[in-house]
Amino acid sequence: MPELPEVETIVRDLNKSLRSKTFSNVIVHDAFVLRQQQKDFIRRIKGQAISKITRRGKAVIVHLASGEFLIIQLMMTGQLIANGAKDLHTRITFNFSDGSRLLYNDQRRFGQLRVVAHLSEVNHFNILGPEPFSKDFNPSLMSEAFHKTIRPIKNVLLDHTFVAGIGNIYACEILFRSRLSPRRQARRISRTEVKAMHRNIIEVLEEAIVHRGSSMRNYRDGAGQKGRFNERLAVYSRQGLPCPRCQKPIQRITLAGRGTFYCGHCQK
DNA sequence: AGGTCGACCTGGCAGC
DNA sequence: TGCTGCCAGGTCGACC
Repeated sequence: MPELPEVETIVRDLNKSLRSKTFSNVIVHDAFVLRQQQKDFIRRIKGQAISKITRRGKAVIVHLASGEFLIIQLMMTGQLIANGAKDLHTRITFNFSDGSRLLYNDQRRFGQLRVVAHLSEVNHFNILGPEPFSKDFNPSLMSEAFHKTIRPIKNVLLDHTFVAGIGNIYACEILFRSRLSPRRQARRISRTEVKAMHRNIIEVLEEAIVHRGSSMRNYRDGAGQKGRFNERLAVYSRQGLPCPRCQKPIQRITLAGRGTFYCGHCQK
């Protein structure tokens, strides 16, 4: 799925195009993506105005005038596209009273949608770590977490109870920028390296947001456009290509069951 | 208890 | 052309 920068881009787009619109109708083309009864889902959305749209980790939160929340977890291939053309992967069509609409597309159907009265009903939110841009996420918290584990640093970065929103692409890019091997044990990272890594996490995510995210296969922004940050990726999905820093070929290994890309020469 | 791995789905692509 | 196997941005639960 979209990781934090992609979801942030979608949320900013949708806030511009959808805020204060009212849902006139909801058409469920494929109830598989719902995490509650279809009738209940539709009843709680229909007639509601959108007060705002926010993000927590990689989840989109649509705040309804009723005080309830429409939670959308895009997972790997979910898309939220305003005024797009319906295709065979369109699972839900949200119509608005002004005649516009929002499509939920999802090729692999991993995504999940539900309406809740309280965010704590979504268990994922209860175990989710701090937002990377928040004050709660800082070098001392990182050091403390790193010290308690024997896992490789890549696995810790991907652990959403440690920090929210970082997925496979940005974990690889953050480690490249920090010159750290993805296999390095988290507890073996020095205080100085932790501080630099904290800066790099913020930097990489912010830059990716500026470039509207990375489009590999499926990611599209709220208007259905691709992001541009994938053109700037240093290592992700670039095995065999020269490292932008030292020109040695980028390697691919598997860590935490995921493809992991790094430069064995300048990441130690 | 911490950590790893497969399952959940669909489809694109490389290789034969 | 057509088949097989591998790969894909996330998350959860079973298992070691």
